[in-house]
Amino acid sequence: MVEISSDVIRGYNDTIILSILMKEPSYGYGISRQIKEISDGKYAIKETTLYSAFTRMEKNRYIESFTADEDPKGNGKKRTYYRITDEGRTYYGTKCEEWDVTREVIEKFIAQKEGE
Amino acid sequence: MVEISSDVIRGYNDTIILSILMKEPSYGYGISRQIKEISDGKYAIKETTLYSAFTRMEKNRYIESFTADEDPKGNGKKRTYYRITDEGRTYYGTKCEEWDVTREVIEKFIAQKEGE
DNA sequence: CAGACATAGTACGACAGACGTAGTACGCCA
DNA sequence: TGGCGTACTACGTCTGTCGTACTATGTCTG
Repeated sequence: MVEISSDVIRGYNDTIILSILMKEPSYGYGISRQIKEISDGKYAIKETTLYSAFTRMEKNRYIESFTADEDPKGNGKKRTYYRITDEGRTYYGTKCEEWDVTREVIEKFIAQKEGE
Repeated sequence: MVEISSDVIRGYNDTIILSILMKEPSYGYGISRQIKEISDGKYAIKETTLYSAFTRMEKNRYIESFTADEDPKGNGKKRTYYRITDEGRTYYGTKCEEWDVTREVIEKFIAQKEGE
């Protein structure tokens, strides 16, 4: 099975993270698992990549962090959650449009297999 | 019109260059123009990016350089041409397969517009 | 009871590819 | 004469990714 080198995805990690946060706020480890799940195990974001994306995107105001209980029943332990902002939504929309163009352009160069 | 930031394409610049060399040997400036043309002006590779890709890919033995006349009629001026190697062809094939998976994975995250 | 594994991160430094800027050199055209 | 197209080269910077390592807690298992 072809495994994706994450360098390929460079430039789209932020968008992937935001796509998850579009549904509902989440946190580091959770997002990491969701990415693995949604991609059928084909893509596993590195922890360092993920957390540095959080820092960057919070600085850019695409996301906001807040703390909440790990366990709703409350064992006292907290987690850092992230929530997408309006600016984040706008950015996400732009990147989705950009993706369409990018895909088209790359496919003009790259050999495509028919009927699959 | 959406313009592609080349960072998005990072990881596929080499493949795009190779796709052009699959057809016939070419040289820096020529490849640059072909990329602009094939992409309908949507992607313009930076000179520095292009030439550093040549260096890297020659080191990796994906391409070979040779010099030839700029003008077949011969004004004496030479250009550096590049030709894809067998290793380059193999690499290109691998990247094309990888692209299929990459595209699928990214599109599992990114909102897709229907019927366009 | 020890060790592995899952959860949930933080810190630090290295690397590679892309990019900005600049410079060379030649020919052509206005 | 100066700008533009052609055809590069050199050098340094930036950014996102990644490797490595460390902390801390809880659960499961042999």
